[in-house]
Amino acid sequence: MTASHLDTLNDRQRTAVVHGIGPEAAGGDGPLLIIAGAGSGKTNTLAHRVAHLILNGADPRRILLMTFSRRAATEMSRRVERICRKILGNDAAILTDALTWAGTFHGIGARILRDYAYEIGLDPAFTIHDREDSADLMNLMRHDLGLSKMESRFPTKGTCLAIYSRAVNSETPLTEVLKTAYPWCGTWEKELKALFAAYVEAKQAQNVLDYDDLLLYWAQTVSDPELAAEIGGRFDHVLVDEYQDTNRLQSSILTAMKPGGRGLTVVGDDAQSIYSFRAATIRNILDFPASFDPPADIVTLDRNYRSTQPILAAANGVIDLARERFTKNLWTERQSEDRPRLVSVRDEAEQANYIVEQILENRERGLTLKDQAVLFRTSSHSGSLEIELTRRNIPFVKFGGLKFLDAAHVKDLLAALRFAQNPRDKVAGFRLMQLLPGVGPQTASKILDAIATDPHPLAALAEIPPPPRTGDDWGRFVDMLSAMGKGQAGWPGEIEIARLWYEPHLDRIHEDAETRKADLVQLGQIASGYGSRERFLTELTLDPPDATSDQAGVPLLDEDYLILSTIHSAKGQEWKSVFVLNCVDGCIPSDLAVGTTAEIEEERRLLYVAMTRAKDSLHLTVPQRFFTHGQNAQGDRHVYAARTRFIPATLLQFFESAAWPVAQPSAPGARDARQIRLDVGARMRGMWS
DNA sequence: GTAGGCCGTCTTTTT
DNA sequence: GACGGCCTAC
Repeated sequence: MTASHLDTLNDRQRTAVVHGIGPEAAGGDGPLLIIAGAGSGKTNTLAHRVAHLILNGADPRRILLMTFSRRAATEMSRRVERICRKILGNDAAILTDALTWAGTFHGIGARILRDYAYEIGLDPAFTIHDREDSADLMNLMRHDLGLSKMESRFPTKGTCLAIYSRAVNSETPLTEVLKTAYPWCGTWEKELKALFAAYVEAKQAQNVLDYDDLLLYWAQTVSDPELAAEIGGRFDHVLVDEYQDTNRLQSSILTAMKPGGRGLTVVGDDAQSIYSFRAATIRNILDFPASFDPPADIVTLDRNYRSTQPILAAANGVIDLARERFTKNLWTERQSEDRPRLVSVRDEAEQANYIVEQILENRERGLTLKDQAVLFRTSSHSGSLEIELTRRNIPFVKFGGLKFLDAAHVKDLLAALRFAQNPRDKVAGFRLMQLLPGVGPQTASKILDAIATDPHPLAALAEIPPPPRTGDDWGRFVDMLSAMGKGQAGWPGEIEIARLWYEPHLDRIHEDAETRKADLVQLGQIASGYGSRERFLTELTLDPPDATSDQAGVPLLDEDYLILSTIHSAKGQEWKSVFVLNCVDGCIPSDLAVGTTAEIEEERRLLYVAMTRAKDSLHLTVPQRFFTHGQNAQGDRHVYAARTRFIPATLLQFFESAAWPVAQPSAPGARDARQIRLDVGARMRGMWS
């Protein structure tokens, strides 16, 4: 007898779902690798497997489910509950609510480290630095060591952090990293080593962890056999999604926790590996089966349920040209007459017009805006489109690129919270103090050094004589911190204290203080959704809100809006109609990523990922020319672009080629303001600006 | 030591 | 088109 929740699955999917579970179990409960092509029902299969585990008596509190993003984890939990509900009815919620260990590697790492902090000599009150904070700390160390004043230029803070991060995540010695990934920094090896040593020491002295530390400390913890047995023993089943985008460090954690591979399931698709810049390596997925004895079982899902046959044919065509392939082509039974369209447009402005028209046309035909998405390689590529959408009153939400949290005023306010939480956090303190008039880098640095060694840094701060020229501002600053330190206001009352303190400074520093204030009110609302300051800061760092603040508030659930997303952020998603912007050389592949064959191959997979997001309709647009940056708004310097090298002439058969706008006789009176070719007035004004 | 202005550099994707 | 570094005036 087959359980009814398995009815909707195909044979392969069912094999993957029941592997090692319950009475039908075949092959024991050894490790399992599921190779799941785009649109092959991967999420569904994984969700069914988790549900099947629970329905067969597995304890949901002892299931560890790791996904690539928080969003994916939430989605997975929801699906598991839906499946269980079909069998158990409303009782299912009790079980699935207990599925608490679902999250990203980093999020799970943070939790485990807080749990085991005392065992590994870590203060559990640690705060977490995001990328920017880490770079800032790296910069402080860079200055301390005098590396910013070298005769020839030393790598920037961002590059230093990237090198450090790659060495950590790929478990590769610095020499090797420099040779393979950063050859132009090779001469600085000695200095970089010293810098990284100082960086690590600073983090420890300040009780902060960066993203990499969440994995690194975890890996170090489970490298101790006793702790590994204890932590690994907390979970009967460990399931990992998007395994092609994990790095060496992450695979080390897995194998340390589950050395024999019992209860371990990983899912992935090497054709969709697009995170090698984060040290992800497809070797993880390729070497997975053989790293266990007996080796892991492999189930391959190659039937695509998402896209029509013509879309899949074109996507297969693109990926067929890849240097190395490990998985087979996908197949589908979804027939259609419509080939994907390859549309030539004059420039980015026309591209925006084309897409908006198509989207509105689609909507007339019954598609909602949410059924449609516009994808692009780089966040900035959607600029013209965003302007056009705003002009035509089409609501949209953008994923990827600049985050709400990157805005200076948001970071200022968060720095206040972080400093109150952890007064040894120098990056937060440094930023915060310099908001006071009369306080610059030197003063801030001295004060932070003075209080750092005190067991009660905030109390020590109150005792320090106010720096000259700070006036009343110093007293208000100290009062704000001590009010938060006492914790009487509770949460989210504390963020109000910080906000009231900050607003006068905001008025003084920024011209557009009013719009920024609105952002801070929104931040307050987000904050009220968390139980405590510590949770808020941790969660916010690990799962920053996606959308930027220029859209008016968070869209209502029933409101319709268009999705704009970087291809990276579109991973795992699907839409009925998909538009891919800027399918030209220089954009895809990005001209910053054509250094090595491996980089180009990854860009090819990126296009493949973008194309396979589409269910029914796919449009690739190819602007003929681009206006170059680095000139004033009136400039007309431009370059001509060529169609992306990933769609050579041999692949054109898979597409319907078109040009837009279709040439038509000019109708008198049909012009509108948008068709102004040359804004003479603006040029005249530009002469004097 | 801080604040403001000027110039050169780098410009991606994310937990 | 922003940001870091450098210079100069307070």
